[in-house]
Amino acid sequence: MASGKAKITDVAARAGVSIKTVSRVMNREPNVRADTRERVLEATAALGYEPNPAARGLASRRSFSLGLLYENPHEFSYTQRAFDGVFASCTAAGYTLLMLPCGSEDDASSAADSALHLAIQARVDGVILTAPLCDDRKLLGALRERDTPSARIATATPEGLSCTVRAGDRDAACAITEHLLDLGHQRIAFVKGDPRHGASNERFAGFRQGLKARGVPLDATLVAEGHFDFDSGRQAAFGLLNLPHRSTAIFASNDDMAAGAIAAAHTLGLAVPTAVSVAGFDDSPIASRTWPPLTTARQPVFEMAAAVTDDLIAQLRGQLDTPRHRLFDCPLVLRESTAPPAAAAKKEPSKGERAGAERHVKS
Amino acid sequence: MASGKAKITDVAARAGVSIKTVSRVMNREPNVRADTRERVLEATAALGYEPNPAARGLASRRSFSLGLLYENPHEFSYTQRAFDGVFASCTAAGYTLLMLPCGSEDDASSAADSALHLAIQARVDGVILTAPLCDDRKLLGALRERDTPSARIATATPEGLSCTVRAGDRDAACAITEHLLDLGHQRIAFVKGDPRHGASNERFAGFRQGLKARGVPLDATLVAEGHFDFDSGRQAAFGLLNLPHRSTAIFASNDDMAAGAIAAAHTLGLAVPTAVSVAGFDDSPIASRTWPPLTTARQPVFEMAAAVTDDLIAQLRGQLDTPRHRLFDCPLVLRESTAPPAAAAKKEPSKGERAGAERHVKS
DNA sequence: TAACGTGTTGATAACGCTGTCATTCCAAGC
DNA sequence: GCTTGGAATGACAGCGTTATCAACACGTTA
Repeated sequence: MASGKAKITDVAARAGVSIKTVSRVMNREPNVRADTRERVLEATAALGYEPNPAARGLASRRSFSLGLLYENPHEFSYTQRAFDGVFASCTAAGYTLLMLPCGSEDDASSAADSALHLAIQARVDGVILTAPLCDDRKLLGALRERDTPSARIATATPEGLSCTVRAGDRDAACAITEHLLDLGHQRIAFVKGDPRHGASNERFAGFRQGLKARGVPLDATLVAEGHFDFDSGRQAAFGLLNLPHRSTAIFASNDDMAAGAIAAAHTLGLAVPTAVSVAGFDDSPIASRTWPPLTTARQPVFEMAAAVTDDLIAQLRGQLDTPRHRLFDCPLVLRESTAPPAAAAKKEPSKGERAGAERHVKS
Repeated sequence: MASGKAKITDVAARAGVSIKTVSRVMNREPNVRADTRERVLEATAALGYEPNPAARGLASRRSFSLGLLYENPHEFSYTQRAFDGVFASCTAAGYTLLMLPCGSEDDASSAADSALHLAIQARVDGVILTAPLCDDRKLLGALRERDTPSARIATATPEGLSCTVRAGDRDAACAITEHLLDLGHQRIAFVKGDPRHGASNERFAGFRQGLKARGVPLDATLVAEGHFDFDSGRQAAFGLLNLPHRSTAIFASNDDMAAGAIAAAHTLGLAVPTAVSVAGFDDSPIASRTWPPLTTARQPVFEMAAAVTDDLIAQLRGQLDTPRHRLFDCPLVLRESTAPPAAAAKKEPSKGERAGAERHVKS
């Protein structure tokens, strides 16, 4: 219970062993007799011993810490959720986590540079990259050159020597599209995401796939550009909703943009979902905070981040021969922002009825 | 441009000086001739030298890193904003930042314990505490016992030997209250925040102060308990809006709860701000994403966090004799969620709408 | 009995830097 | 010229751990 001033020699003296044996116990190495281990553990507890990470790092040439690289997130809270997952795995494995934000969208090229510099300076054992950094060829090349192991979250290229994890964006986007079609929507607008993110292409591909499966032609005038942020979603929706022959539904490829679309609809006096249905993607916190709450697809960011971090640590420990590439499903979450188009369903449900009839797929 | 394998001896050899001189240059110590410094810098650049933080830490008995302690945030994104500010200051000063999340609300006592353990284990030079940890007497005592310098964000007790920063919660809450009164609202409901946060009391005090300044009596039935999260705000608002003689405005003491109040109003078929005005506090990202966007008070979290981190680093460097206690103003941000009360025609929601609402309230 | 292997333990040299203190340099003052 | 003192520099001993390899204990086999 003493304060953390004890060092390994103190523990060794108290336990009547050499410092090397203490080191063995602290590092869970094999070949230590059970009673010896016991005595050492008793001594560490009694002295409140905590190994000095700097000394460990210097002697072992490892830092026992990982870096989480990310750009200033467009999407509200995505990074926070990813962080939670990464942190959980790090803690469980005895690693510390360094946050390494990189320059924002202003200067994409230097983002990778600054990230790299931070990672090198901190001498992390490995880095975890989020989109869109995870597909930056220059950054990946530099990391490989320095033999810095990496893991990639939400990559467009699930291959190579780093472990990766991604969501089934295409299938889920297809499912959302089919949901809207099933409700009776014939004209569905789509708001694309930041083209630097691999997920953007996938989600758009899923949208097209959904239309195709139902034999509905893609109307290019109903496809708008966005950047995964609220404001671009709002702007895109304004454009779409002001179209002479506008769509009865908008599928924005993430929740933040969908929230922007809802705001745009409100501004134009169009009720959601009565006049226009809106669907998002991710099931981020904002999805349940808009009015009405968003129909979306749940991307299990925490689980994805935790899983890929586990993989990276396993790789660092040499417990993984070949890199692992994981794929997570994104289940549909039906909320109140989608409904049959007004024309098709002559009778509009009242707000009270809708609220009572809330369907929650979400766990 | 060589990869980061060079060590100080290589640099010293190339520059034709001793390793000590290289060390002096790297640490910006005085008493190095300009041309010597120049030669050393040339050598470090040529070799791509990066000092090894583990060796530095071991030799100097410092870690050059700070820990940011926080609980899983009730309020959406507050931590992210605080992190951005802390990180900016750390980077500028050459410190790295360790994130130290602590157990969530489930287990408040162990949160402090786990945080402390992480901080000790990582041997950080200092820690930054966010609310409500920053007022945990046990945690503060333990930190003092271990001589771990700390800085506190949004504390209720701006005193002691650690640097602190807080917002002018009371004044800003008073200003919001006066704004609502000025609009003509006579009956204003208030949703309190998590009582463990010092800001909760302050904001409530500001509310009372505003009423008192205008000679409006406080109606205790219009004060509801909340916990700074969306759902508690929604629940509280349902209760308040179902009151027989309900208020024409709701002042929720943060934005996330205000967003919940807006959702509740929508569910009950009450238009915001026509039927009921809603105000929040913080100007967090969600404040501009609700419909209508929220009238609120802007808490400059980034600036606060950066400032207190600067102070902590100054303290660590011995550049600060006495701890600094800063206070930041929270300017009023007027958006569309507040308006004069609908004079005479106060439309009651229909029975059907209420029925739907009640089902919704459950959960 | 001696030689051998296996499991366990310890002595000691790194690891790459900073702190301490001694030494050298050089301009200013006599 | 000689002294003086502060600025500039270097030699060297740690910092607290891990890695390497030697040593030892003990049961097994030749």
